[in-house]
Amino acid sequence: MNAMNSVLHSISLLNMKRKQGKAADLNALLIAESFAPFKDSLSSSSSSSSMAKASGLSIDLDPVTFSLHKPIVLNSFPEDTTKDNTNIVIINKSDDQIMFPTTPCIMNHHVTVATMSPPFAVDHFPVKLNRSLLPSDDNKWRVVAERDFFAENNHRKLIVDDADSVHTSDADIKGSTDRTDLELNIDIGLNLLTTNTSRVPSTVEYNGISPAMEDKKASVEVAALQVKLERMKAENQRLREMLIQVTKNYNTMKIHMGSMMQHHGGKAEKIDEDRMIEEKVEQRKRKGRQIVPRRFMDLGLAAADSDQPSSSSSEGKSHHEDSLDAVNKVLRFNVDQTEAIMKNARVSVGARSESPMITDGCQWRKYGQKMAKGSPCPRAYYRCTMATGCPVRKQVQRCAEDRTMLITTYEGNHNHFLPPTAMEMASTTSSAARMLLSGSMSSTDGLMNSNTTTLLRCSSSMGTISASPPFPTVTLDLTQAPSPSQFSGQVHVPFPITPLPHNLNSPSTAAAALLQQGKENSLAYTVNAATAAIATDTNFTAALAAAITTIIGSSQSQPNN
DNA sequence: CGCGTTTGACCCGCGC
DNA sequence: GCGCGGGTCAAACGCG
Repeated sequence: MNAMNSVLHSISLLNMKRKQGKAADLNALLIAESFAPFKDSLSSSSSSSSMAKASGLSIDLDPVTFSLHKPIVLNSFPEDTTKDNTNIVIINKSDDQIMFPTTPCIMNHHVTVATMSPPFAVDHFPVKLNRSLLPSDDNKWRVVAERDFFAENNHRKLIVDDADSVHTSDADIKGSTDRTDLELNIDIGLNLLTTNTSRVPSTVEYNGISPAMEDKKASVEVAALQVKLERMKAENQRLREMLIQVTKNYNTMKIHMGSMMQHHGGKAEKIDEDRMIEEKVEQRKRKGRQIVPRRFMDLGLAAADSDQPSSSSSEGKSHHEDSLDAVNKVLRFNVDQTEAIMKNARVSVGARSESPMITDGCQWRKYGQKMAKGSPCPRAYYRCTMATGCPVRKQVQRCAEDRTMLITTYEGNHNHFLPPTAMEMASTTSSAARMLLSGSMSSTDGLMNSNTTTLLRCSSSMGTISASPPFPTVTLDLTQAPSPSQFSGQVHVPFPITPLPHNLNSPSTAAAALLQQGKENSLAYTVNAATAAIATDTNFTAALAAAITTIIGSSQSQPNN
């Protein structure tokens, strides 16, 4: 009966939302989809669909596309986008554009939503674009990203959103029920919106409000308040974690800065140090590359693993000074290495395309072509001609195993301003590089204690290319980096999810182009949206988090590593 | 005629 | 030192 009431109220709510324009449509979509489990029991099951259509949406009550087990609970704050960055990501299948409505999405169990701020902001949990769930034979608006808000700890398990009416603090949270209790106490099927302008007859209106109903209403309000408290608690927790991270970064930077001030005073000194580092690198190479990969190594481990015996540097110094020296040495080494790596990092972009070259916004001149060993497909060499002396080159080769896969490998940094379209590509690839590097920095024992075995799924030059990924990826190939280690890595970075350009003849971002080229392949949309967002985000911390996720996933798939 | 592409020669690093 | 393979150069070529 609760479920039935909820449906009826949802219908009335839908009527209300219908008059609120497009923003409300998105909620209406969710409402309408929530009807599906009950449509068999509803005498007017088609009414919900027709109503939705009347509001500008075509809604197919396909039970496959969602897994809503309880009646959805909605709020009525469609215009307020500031409370929560949760937004619905939908695809209009007629033109495959991914949209980022700004309407907050009020979610319940397993409602399909994505939580991405427009256009590419990083949220704090992974979102999986699950286009595979979509029926392929219709042409309707669909919610394509799914997240189970009840599957994670401490993150937005909230349903009711009317935080404006509640002012509380952490102190208020004390004594409130814990999360589990809270979830159990909330009756999702209750009519939380009975105060709204529902004109649909309900059992309440027929029978009048009984004391029992008043109690129920009160308990609902209590539950709502508790939910709000819980939400604020989660937000506090999140902010606390951010603060910790920022503090950590600040301390690291402080040490780094001190190291720079101390050791990078003069240019000549810098050159000498570079030479020393290069010699060190060569020495390690000559040792047969048996040194454990230590790029961005953990400070403690690094100090312990210093090539030079501690006695040689610590004579006459206190233990503290010695430690500082070691730390500074390691940091300096890492910084130089990082610069060298970033200069030498090569980024491979794979895309399915019939055209001989992907459009990435830059101008290229072909200067050579060779048959690569082991591949029937020739490799073409291009040079950036947007500015004289631009060192950026790229290689284009078709994948031997999948001729539709076009692999483009970029190398070098542009010495000129890039058009906005090319800029996005550049930021994507550089973000990818940072992701990998930061991942190696942040990962600890799993990476640091491994031996010469490569730590991630490695790419050896073009070897990765033949892997023929099913969707556009960015592959970092750091094997060219002058590193003492064998470290190399691969990070799959789906491109920024942007509305695709309508004019395909105009220069477009590689991301958009690749997505466009990947249109035929629905898998192109089954990218990890969180990673995609991070790929376009300059926030180092966020990128770091994603890299860790990537590496953890990779490590788990390779237990030996 | 200018510009971009093609293609064989050349250079360089690496392994044996 | 030699061979191999990747990368680059530059003259020849083709197209608009």
